[in-house]
Amino acid sequence: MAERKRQLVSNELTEAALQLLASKGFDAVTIDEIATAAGVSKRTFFRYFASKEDVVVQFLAGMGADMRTELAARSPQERPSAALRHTVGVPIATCADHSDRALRVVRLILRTPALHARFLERQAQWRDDLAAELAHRLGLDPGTDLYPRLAAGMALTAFDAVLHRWSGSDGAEDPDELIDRAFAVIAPALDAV
Amino acid sequence: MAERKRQLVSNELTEAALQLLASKGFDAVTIDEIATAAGVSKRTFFRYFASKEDVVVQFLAGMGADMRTELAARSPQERPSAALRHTVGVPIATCADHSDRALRVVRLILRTPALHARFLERQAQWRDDLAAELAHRLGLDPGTDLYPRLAAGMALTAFDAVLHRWSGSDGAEDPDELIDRAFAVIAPALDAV
DNA sequence: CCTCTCGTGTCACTCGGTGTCAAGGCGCGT
DNA sequence: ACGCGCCTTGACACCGAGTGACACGAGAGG
Repeated sequence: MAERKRQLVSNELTEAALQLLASKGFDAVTIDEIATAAGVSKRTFFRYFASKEDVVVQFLAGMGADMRTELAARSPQERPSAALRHTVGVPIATCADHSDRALRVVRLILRTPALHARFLERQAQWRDDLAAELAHRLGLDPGTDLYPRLAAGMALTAFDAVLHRWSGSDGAEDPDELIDRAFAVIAPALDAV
Repeated sequence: MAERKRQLVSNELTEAALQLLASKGFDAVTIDEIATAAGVSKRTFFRYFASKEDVVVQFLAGMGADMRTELAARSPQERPSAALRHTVGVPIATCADHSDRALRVVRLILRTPALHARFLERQAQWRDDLAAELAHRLGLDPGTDLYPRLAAGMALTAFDAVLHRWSGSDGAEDPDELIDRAFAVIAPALDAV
């Protein structure tokens, strides 16, 4: 029940932050404003989030783990392109599910340099995780073989391109079809003998 | 001659910064320290560099333009994989030329989250530039075709993988050979009919 | 009823980054 | 040589992000 209250405060904070940041711009909003809007003190804000960027980007944390478990769960017989396509499909599906909210967040991230940088940092971490999982899956040594890192990077490049197009079209284009088109391009490299 | 003095102060600052940051770590060094070590005031530091990260990352600014002009200069008959391989070769060659200094800087960037984030931001900008140039080169509409962005992203993924391996091996491995191996992997996607 | 714990608010502080202004070097025309 | 702008710099004040220390109050358990 203490856990419930914690979740409640956290939601209150993210809600207030998203509303303020989207309307006034990232730099024009102080943490004091966000905290006050959520009914807590600035100090408490930092007990929930490590930084101003974190309140927007935090939800990405789980996605890395989700992707890795998805990749680990897929059949080893599956070709890399197919396995990675479904891996990347996980966060995209999450976006598509809450398209209204996700669209606002994605646009805010892409338009704000500080947030974009954090986002890219996350992606780099995802790439490391995926590369490790791929190396394990294929029995390759990540220290000598370039393939795992390259394959993970290509998959996330596809993810990024799809995200850009999706947010650029205001969610009009179908994310799933966009991933398919992107993976049609990169698959020859992923599945090369 | 005013220009010369400006360059001199700038060098003094970067030199002091690199030395301090590498030895004490990014967060443990204040801008006051760097400025004092270079014999100027904190305020003057910010007249030369926009942020603490900028001192380290600034030299990347020119590389984006260099790559784009290299790509623009290459023959249109050349296949995308070959053109992009040489494009990515430009910054890598710059690294290899000043390998001692470059190695220290790269390691510092990769080990410091704040610097890494800035680095990734730069790379994202490079990708935009390269994608635009590729679209122009191939007569594609970057608004509808995913290829330019994907191809640029793949090339930079290769760049990144090479950089990691190079710095991880303390500069022992030959960067040019690493690029060749990386491009051997991604070329099938780059040159797909 | 006491007490121990945990979450929170308050305060003080450091540091990154910016605006403002006055002082000083330097070229330039007279 | 003198005075005139121009540009660079340093000094100072200021804001906001982020952290550490501490005191307070609520709730759980004896």
